[in-house]
Amino acid sequence: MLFMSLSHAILTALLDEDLTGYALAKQFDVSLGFFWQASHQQIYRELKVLHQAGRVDVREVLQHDKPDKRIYSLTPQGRQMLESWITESTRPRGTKDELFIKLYNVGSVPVELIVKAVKQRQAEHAGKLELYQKIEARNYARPSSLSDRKKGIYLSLLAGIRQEQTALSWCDDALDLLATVKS
Amino acid sequence: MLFMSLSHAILTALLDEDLTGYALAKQFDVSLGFFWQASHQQIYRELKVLHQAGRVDVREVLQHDKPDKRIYSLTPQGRQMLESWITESTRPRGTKDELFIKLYNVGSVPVELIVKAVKQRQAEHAGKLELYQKIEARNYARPSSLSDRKKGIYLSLLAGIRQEQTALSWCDDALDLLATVKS
DNA sequence: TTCGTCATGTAAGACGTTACATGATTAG
DNA sequence: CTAATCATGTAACGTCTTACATGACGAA
Repeated sequence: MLFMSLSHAILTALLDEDLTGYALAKQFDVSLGFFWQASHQQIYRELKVLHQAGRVDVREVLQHDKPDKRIYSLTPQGRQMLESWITESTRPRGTKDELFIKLYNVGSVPVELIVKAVKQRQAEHAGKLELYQKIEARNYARPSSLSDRKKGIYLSLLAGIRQEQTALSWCDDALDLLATVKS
Repeated sequence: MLFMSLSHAILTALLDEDLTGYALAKQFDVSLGFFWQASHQQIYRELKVLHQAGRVDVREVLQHDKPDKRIYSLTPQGRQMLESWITESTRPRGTKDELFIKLYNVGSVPVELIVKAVKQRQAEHAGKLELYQKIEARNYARPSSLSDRKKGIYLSLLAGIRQEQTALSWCDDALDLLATVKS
């Protein structure tokens, strides 16, 4: 039984509050999920395994109006597992980005197609940047006066913001250079 | 049978020259592989499928001193497939980065562990940046006078360089802020 | 009445990683 | 003698994605 990043992401999300699989999936769509996405199927499966391994506890809550819930919480072993995972070195996981494959096709396919792909990407980056900056303004206006816990989360957000800004300015330059391509 | 990014990365690599599976795997370790890694096993499997689907041709070359080769080349259908893939919109594939999960643990585990992880990352980014800049200096000194084909490749490299620079400066800021964390 | 939210799951298939396996040649 | 390079693959396992499935409530 091998625990990979997803397990640790789940345990991390449980540091703050006890959550159902469903609520975890929601969390992954926003906060933590900006940097590690997971579908509800993955999460349910992983929770089952983590439970069998004693890394999380469950308490079942029966509801009459809605489906019953299974609320998960960290066990001491779960905490321990997180800490030792953090100690392990993170091996670099390479970038995988289709856009760059497309760029390698400049000169072999009509440039407009590639320009279109870059523009699409530009719009995505702009959207994400806007979202991140909204969150920053709302919750992280004064970084130095944040709680320790929030400082870590803020740093992730900051990385996201910088990445999007860099990507956006790259898009501008890319479109400029692609404009000089004939085909 | 579904063709995903890897197939298209392979076809793209075959635009320039006909290659063996082995040579493709080597290519993926450098150039294109900065943005899309693949192991030789994946490549061999994918080549088999692409061949069955008529997207690549093979010619077998018997060698006496070394093992025999199977040299793959693009077919017109392969080219067609590439072009229509480029036309399709690229759906955003989310970032997945363990480091950010680790950052979410600030406040719950000793900071030193996280500082260590950031420093490790810093070193990796520095290494990649150096490599990319070496390649830039050697092959892409004057971007505007490049061939169309090379302009696309250069833009990928440029994106890599900018990403690494951004990441490096983020590491500096992260280490500064983490220094203000008590636990 | 149709769509979205809450809440859980199964199953199939695609994709990725690690290990194993072969076998000759060349460089240290 | 050992390791690396050339060159191909299989097998086992792990992870991720997509589709399917159920069922009640509330809002438009």
